[in-house]
Amino acid sequence: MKSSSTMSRFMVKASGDVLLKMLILNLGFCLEGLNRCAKSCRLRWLNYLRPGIKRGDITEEEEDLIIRLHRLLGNRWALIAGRLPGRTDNEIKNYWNTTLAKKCGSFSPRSCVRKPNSEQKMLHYQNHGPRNNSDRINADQPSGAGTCGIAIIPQEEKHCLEEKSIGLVGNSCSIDNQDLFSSLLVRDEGAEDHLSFLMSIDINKDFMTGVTGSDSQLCPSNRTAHEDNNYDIFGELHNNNLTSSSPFDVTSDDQVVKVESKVMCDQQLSLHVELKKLASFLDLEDEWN
DNA sequence: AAGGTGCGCAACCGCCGGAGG
DNA sequence: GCCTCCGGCGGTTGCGCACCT
Repeated sequence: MKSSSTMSRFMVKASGDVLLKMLILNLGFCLEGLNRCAKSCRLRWLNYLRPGIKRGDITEEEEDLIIRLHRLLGNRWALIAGRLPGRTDNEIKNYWNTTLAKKCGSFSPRSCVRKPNSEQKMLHYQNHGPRNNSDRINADQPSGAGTCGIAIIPQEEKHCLEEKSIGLVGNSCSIDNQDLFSSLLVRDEGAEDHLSFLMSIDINKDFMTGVTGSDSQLCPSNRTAHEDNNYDIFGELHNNNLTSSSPFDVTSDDQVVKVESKVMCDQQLSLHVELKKLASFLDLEDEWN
């Protein structure tokens, strides 16, 4: 509101219906009387006036979802907002910065001494570098985790996610199923919900591996449009195959045969349970879509 | 009551990518 | 291929309110 007069502030706070009519009539034309450009009006509409927007009172469920999605996606607020009907990216972003960042122990902008504009920007650039193609991610496309400071996703995982999600052909991570077992067995046993489990694993390593003879299935460039519908934001295949079976179903039988001891069988059973949890999560993603 | 402080939230800023000429 | 315009996005700002002293 640096440049806005009291009058313009009042006018913009006028009823949504009035502004909506004005917007329709003007078709994005600059609203002279408001001292607002079309872009500002659009923003006002999207974040505040649009019908169906829920205001305030973020429920515990929503909060939980935000936290989980943030762990998955980083600061990709638009994408997170897309999973929360009636919530705007701005609202979620604000809610995170003011409330959840504290709860989750993440960086909070207000916890820092504010610097003058230029100084702050320099600091931001020092920390995150200039924006470029790699960190500017279109939410419409499958892409990697956010790259700003708040993202909790481990660097390695983030790297893998980015590589995979931006459509690189091939799989740069290659471990066999033994590694898959290992990585799952060393996970935090205290993790109670499947999302925690989901966070604790390296998606790329754990699910892009052991897929013998089906690499093309995981290669986005070879997908058809129809096939794309079965891929989530990570480019992960999550159609009925996953809900009905564990990833071991897509591994070769030879590798399954390697699991000889009872201990390993138990581990596999445990893994199966966890993967079912994951599958249920991915089913949820389908519902969102 | 008055001043100070912290915080929530709407708005602004600047960048990027896509569309169209 | 280049340019311009515009929508979309994430980061940041600052007003205004509530609370505290």
